[in-house]
Amino acid sequence: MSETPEPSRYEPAEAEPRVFERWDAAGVLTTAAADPDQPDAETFSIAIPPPNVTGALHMGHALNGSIQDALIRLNRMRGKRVRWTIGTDHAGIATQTKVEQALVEEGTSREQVGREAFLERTQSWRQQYGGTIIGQFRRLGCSGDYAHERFTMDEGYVQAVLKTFVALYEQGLIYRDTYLVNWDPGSQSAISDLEVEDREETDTLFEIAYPLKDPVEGLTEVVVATVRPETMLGDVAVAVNPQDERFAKLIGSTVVLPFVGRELPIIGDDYVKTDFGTGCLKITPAHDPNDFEIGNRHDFEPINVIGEDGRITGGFAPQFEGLSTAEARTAIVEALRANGALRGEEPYVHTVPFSQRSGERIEPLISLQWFMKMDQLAQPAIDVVRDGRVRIHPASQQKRYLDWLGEIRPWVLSRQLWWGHQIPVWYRNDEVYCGTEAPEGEGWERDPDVLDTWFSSALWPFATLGWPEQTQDLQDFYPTAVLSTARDILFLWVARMVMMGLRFADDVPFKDVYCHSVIQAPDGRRMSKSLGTGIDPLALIDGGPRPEVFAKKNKNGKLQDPGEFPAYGADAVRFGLLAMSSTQDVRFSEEKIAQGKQLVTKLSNAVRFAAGRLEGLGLEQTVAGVTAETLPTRLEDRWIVSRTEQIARETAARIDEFDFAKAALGLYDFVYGELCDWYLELVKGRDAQTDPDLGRVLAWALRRTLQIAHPVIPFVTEDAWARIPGTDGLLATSRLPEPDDRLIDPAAETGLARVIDLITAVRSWRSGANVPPGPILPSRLVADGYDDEARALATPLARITLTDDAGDAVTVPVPGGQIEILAGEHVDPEAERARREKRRGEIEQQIAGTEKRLANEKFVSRAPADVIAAERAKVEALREELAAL
RNA sequence: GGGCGCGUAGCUCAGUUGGUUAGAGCAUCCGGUUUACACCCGGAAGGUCGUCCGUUCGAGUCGGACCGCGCCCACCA
Repeated sequence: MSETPEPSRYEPAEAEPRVFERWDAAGVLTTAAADPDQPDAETFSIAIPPPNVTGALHMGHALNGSIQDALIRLNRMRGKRVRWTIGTDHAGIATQTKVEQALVEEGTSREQVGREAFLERTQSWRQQYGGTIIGQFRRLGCSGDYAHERFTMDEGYVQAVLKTFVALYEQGLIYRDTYLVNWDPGSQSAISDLEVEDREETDTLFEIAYPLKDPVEGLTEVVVATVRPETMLGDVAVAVNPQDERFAKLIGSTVVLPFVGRELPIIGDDYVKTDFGTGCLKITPAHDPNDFEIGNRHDFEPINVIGEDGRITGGFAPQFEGLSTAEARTAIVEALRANGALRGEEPYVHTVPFSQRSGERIEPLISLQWFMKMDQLAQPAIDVVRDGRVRIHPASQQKRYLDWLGEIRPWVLSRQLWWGHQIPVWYRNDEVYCGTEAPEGEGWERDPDVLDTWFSSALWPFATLGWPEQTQDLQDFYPTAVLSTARDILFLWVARMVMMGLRFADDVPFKDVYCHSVIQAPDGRRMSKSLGTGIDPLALIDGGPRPEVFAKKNKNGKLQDPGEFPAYGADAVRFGLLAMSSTQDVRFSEEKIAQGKQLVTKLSNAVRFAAGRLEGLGLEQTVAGVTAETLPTRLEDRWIVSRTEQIARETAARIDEFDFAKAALGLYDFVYGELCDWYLELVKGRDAQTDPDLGRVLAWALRRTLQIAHPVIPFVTEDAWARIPGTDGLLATSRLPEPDDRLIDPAAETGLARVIDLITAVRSWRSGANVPPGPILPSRLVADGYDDEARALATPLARITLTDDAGDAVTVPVPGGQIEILAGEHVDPEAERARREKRRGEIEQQIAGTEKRLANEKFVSRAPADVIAAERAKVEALREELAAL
């Protein structure tokens, strides 16, 4: 019998999944088919930075998802065909490490299960986490194209990788070479420069004597300084600076390497600092990047003494053979000490390379690897940014990009891993074959290594659209519009996409790169699981434990028990993340999320209010809307039309310019500060049943507001959209009207601003004079610029009634004059004397200050005329107010 | 060592091309309301804009130095 009552409060936990279902059922989450009638319709596409399939999403993904979805939704409502490619990255080392850990916990290992079984295991891991990640994007409300989900190792993608590798090989840009690489003993693989991070370490700087073969001018030895004595077995020379008076004379002489007996020439090289260490540098090309360079300059063959297992090798000193580098260091130092060759040791703080992946100390060593030559690829990537075909925001990141590309070095492509794209090269004795398929014939063996993950990521914008096939998708959606990303992968990923896009897809991969904030924990540290500073976005959306660093403070500034996050809902989380974002790093602020929740509730309530007013009205009222031809006549109606039109433009422009914080906060200000606090309050006295404009203006203003808020808070707006009587269809696919200048009404804006000022002045006076807000006070309005309509609008909210009655009164200044509130039960002019005197003092001070400025000849002669005029007008106004007091 | 950025109310942040009374949200304080909303409404208080020097009629805004903090890049053993 009874209808289900509308829930008294909007509940995101209930509404959001329901709304998402509607989008899904209506096909919003799949790229719309091309309209045959509009074959040239504009398109707008984004390729999501594919998250690693190593775990769940974090705050950065949630922020980036909110950003991209805002852009996608805005452009969808503009009538463009949008494509937001969703997908995940296989993330070579990262994923392999996780799976290996899991195997170890099960008491087995990668080696024990073998390559094939390991890959199967990793595939199922990927299925599981990939699914989780996609589910999280859906929960956040991301309107991506889930039907075309991609993975960097799916079938089509493999073809793209093979094709690009083979092409680059044939063009001579990919080559195999023996070179010094960053060896990560943890993952047992070479890694690129970008995967290395420097950490400060305290080591010991040892000084070691190398005897001269033949004494020179009484010298019998040189003393070298090193923090890595274990590498000395691979020394090929000792270098001194040719300008160094102490040692220049030794250049050309020979020293004998302890333990090994190798004769090492003393060479001169400018690289050696005369004021550091001992001034003598041992040269170990196989295990130090500097020494490698110096060795090359002087034509020395590197001598490998540390193997890929991190143990001493080479057989130069049997007593150390097979020791780990750490053991070897101890043993060598002890042996040197014993035979008196250790001349000094002191603590030494310096930066040391570590693997970002395994956390182990990098072992530089000579290794046979695949490399990619970068300079030819880099130049076009530099050019397109220089000439603006790719715009990087903010501009400071553009400088980083250009600087890095300007000094680019070869890229180590091969990884000694199993999880990834296996290198498409086969060997048979001295023969090498590179191709997309195995060569004909017997005896070929495929290179066991895989490619750096970022090689496949670099193809993402076009490989996800079907390349190397010339698909319709590729034609329609490449280049993509925007790449939104954290700036820490600007080199690792962004620059490489530009290079590969230009090389293989004949165009830039995206027109704009937006580098968003990194969200830090409230204490300024990185958000990270291991530090306990991370938050699962779902814990904010659906409620969950609040980590300790996010505990709120009580009045005394002490931390409270962290407790749980309330279920803020996806809209609130999106709003909050966008509101706190900027072009630089920001601290996470739960208050901003809470602010989003308030906006969501407020909007929902406003729509309930409007729906109540619109109940029972015909379509000519509820859907007629407002156009330039049908502008309403009343002041507050013209005002809200003008303001709504304005905020709609501003918000869209801010999203277009990637100023998401201003877009979000601007919406909040509008909804609270204009729509609800003023417009809805101003129209409460009107009856939509008899008032010809109210219904259509109210419905129009709310629909426009919901539309423009939709990119930021899609769920509540979609839900509310359906609750406005007369609504048809989904908000998500509704069409944004073109901006129309004729809806902007400056006269209405200033006229209503006066009304607001008047009401605010009276309220403020009341509060200060301890007059209760309720009673209606008879008052005289002695001011210019208030017509009958303005007066009628102001009086109910100011809770005054206008009269011409004479009598004692309290004077309150308002724009254009004053309002005189008659003495009465609540109003005692005598009690106002002190307030009046205080105000008089303030005004006099201001007049004095301004007049002093105007008396300053330099000011009057040099300041622009309008500034001076404004000053004069100010004095005038202040004098008027003073006279009225 | 080089580069970039930050320091504004108790907290998190806005502050256009310099224009004279520096804003918002949250928190605080005061006062209300129960047919849109207590996840509410109205009002108030709160800042020597990190420090110093300079440019200017005028500096939160421009320049310099310094202090504090963060990030990125870098091959001093």
